[in-house]
Amino acid sequence: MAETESSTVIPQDFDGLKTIILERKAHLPKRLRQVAAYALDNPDEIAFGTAASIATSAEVQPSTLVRFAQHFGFEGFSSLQQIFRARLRERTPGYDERLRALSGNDHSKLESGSIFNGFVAAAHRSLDNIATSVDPEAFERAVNILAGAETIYLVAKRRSYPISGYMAYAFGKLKVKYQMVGTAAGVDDDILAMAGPKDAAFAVSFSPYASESVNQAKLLASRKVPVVSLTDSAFSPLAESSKVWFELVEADHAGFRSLSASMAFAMALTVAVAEKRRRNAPERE
Amino acid sequence: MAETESSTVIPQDFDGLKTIILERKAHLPKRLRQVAAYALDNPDEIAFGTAASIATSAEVQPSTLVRFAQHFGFEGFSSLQQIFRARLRERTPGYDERLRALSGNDHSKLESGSIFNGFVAAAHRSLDNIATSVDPEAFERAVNILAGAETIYLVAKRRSYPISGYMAYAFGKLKVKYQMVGTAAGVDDDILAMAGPKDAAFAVSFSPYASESVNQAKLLASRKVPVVSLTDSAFSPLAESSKVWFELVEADHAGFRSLSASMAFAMALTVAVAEKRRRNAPERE
DNA sequence: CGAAGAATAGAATATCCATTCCATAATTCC
DNA sequence: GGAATTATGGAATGGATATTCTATTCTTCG
Repeated sequence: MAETESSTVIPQDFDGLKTIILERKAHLPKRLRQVAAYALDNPDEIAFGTAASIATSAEVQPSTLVRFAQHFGFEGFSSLQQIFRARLRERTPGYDERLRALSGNDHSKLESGSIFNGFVAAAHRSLDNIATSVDPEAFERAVNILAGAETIYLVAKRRSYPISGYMAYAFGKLKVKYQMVGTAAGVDDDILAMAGPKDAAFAVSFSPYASESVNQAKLLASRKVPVVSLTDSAFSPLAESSKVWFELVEADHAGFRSLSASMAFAMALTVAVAEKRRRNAPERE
Repeated sequence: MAETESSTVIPQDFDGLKTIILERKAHLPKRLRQVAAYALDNPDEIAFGTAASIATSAEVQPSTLVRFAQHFGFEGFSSLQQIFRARLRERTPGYDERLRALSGNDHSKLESGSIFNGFVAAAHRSLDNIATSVDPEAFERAVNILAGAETIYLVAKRRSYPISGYMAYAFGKLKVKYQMVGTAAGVDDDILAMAGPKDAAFAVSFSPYASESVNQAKLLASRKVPVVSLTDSAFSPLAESSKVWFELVEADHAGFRSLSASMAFAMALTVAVAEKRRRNAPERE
């Protein structure tokens, strides 16, 4: 019986697969090497072709394709093919192309066009930033804190409000218990009074910081509620009340800061929390 | 005998197909229109799925897909599918760098990392789309309509709510008179009753369309209030009530659609409207 | 209102597909 | 050099696929 899985894991994306193929290529049997070469040279063919058509074109037997896939830990050829298809789905164009698309469109010719282009470009810049400015381990810690919470309190005002607004919508869909803070004036303190160490909070505030949000975060921290926060400066008053905090500087156009990076961050956090809960929770049925 | 080929030619590429579908959209039978909408909104699904899986997801019978394909002159579903696959094949190369940049960061090593990367990538993709999918002249027209309005009514529910939420914040800062619709239940109709031809409305709704938003847009249109709308399909029920409408398909990760493009669009629209007003208004001091 | 026609749903079918299996060939290792 | 192991080719198979066909429902138009 051949050990297909042995020590290594099954690659989940194209890059991972490519790496492993290149690693093992040297000591691969003849026909399998042939397939390896063909696959890396003609990824599109693998994505769309059938086992029979690919086999013909790569001058091997269909069964060789199956064996190839199994050699790398996949169940069969079909599951290997998924990787190649996902690659096409998620393919992103390069940066210069992106810029060309922007300046090449007709927008620049019209009055409002430069405003439009400006905001799209700002959003792109923000997103480019986010990958380097968010520490993966901090993200992981934040996910753990929120996933372990009974109720998640969402603190945000003004410009940050749409972000927690989205999270509220998504948490609702995902059946995660949450509570918005800052909707109607006055009742906030009553809501916060119910928060305890078993819960957690997520606060968003960018400069100029809404003093209400800062105070509410402080209050929560003093009541031993772990706070995760998203802000735009290391000196943010939110930081001191937070167990984990993220600094996220949005690019701006004409003085209006983008929200794209914060939104992407919020979505990722929301889904990651729900995903973690799903995994931790025992099956119910 | 059905004349499938009749006068028109069979589309050879995706753009041609899209054009023809949009042309005939109006006088297409119910189920076929349903397929048309699904196909243009989820081209990747058509490219990769099987007739059965697509049929399920579009909520039609597999045979409907075949009829749809034949209706546009193709031999069967499979040959139609080729068009959708070619679209992916011919997408400009240069894919490598961006993907490597993302998967090369430390995020990919951690559990939640791929979620994070996924959302950033989806946001990027969305923004890439926006440049080509928004018609500059339509944008200009939309700006004119909204800039000329006395009060701007913002209609949005659920997932779209954060977008109008941001616009409300920004309009407030920019001293543009606006009115949110859809906050508390019940009072909406009273608010809408005040809208007249001198005003304008901006409605946002993505599928599955909130019927409330659709009805409110209809109501506004019937009261001669010009409506500008943002939606994700050429078949959106919002389109018919709108003077100007924009189709904006957001990329998604793990089924959660990005909001980046819509946000960038909303910001651009908001600022462009304010800018136009500033120019038109006579100096006050 | 009622008939003629088109559109649809759903089962039936013939085709094609990935996979498995096994006999044979090629390597490897002693 | 010969036995043990691994790789390969090619046919067999069972499952899934796109497509066709027909009874039924929905439209259209007189």
